[in-house]
Amino acid sequence: MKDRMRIGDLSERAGVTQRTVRYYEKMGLIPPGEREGNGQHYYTDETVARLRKIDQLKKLGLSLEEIRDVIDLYFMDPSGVQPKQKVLGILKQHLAETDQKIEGLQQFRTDLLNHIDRFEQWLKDAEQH
Amino acid sequence: MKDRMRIGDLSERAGVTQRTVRYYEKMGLIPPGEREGNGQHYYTDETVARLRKIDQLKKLGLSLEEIRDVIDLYFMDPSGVQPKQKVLGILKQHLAETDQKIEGLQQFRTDLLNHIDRFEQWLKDAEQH
DNA sequence: TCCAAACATGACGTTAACGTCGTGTTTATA
DNA sequence: TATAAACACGACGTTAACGTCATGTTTGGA
Repeated sequence: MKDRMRIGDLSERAGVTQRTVRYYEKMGLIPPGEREGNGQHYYTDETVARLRKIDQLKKLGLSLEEIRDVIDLYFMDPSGVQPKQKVLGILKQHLAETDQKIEGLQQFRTDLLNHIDRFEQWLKDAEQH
Repeated sequence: MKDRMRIGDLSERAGVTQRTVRYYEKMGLIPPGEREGNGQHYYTDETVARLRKIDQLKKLGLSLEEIRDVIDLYFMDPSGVQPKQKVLGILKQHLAETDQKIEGLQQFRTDLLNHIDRFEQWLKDAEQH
């Protein structure tokens, strides 16, 4: 529950490298946090959450550019957003895409099971002399 | 139903570029098909099917290297394979990975639904004056 | 206060999956 | 048979998403 950590702490908690943090910062995926004149950057728990969210989205196959376009939706309360309907639209579109991907994977899974069955069947047949 | 096409025909049917065909050929994803001394490569309908399968697998997030390790499984009958147990192992490992991905996606889906709910709730509350 | 550990920044390197170009050969059609 | 279209092959280019130095500054504990 720290609310003022530096990059080492942050990257360790989020499970990414410092290089990645700096890269995302430059790419606009996480907000910058500099302090006065010393040059060091300070981050909060929300940054950890953002990094984890980014990781999730990456695993879904989104590029960093795509993520940058939607990441903010996950970190603002609805009362602060002006074009709420638009945001809702994007979220629903993401839901549809996710369902598509799940369906594709399940189809793939079925294919895999069929192949496994075929192999096991062959092994069993060959086994009984 | 051609069984002897050249690269132009092949790439058009499979919906990939000629460069991609040559790249996959060099990477061992599709079998080479040269003819005598003329230098030109000839392909069959199966190559079209392979290219389409590769595209499917790519959309699931598999790398070309991962695909190369499994693509043959879709295009040979089990009776022709020597190390059947090994192949079975690979298939089962892919099954496990697929299950992992599906689980991740479903978690993400749940998150999405929660966010959507929050937005819709807010809109409904704001609506009644 | 001193000094090792942590941080900042710039620059060059790396991998995957192709794109693009140049040049030379093969095929197919008028 | 001539010649444009298709093909082969090598080589260099490109983008994303970082990794890996190198070098200089800041922090925090003995």
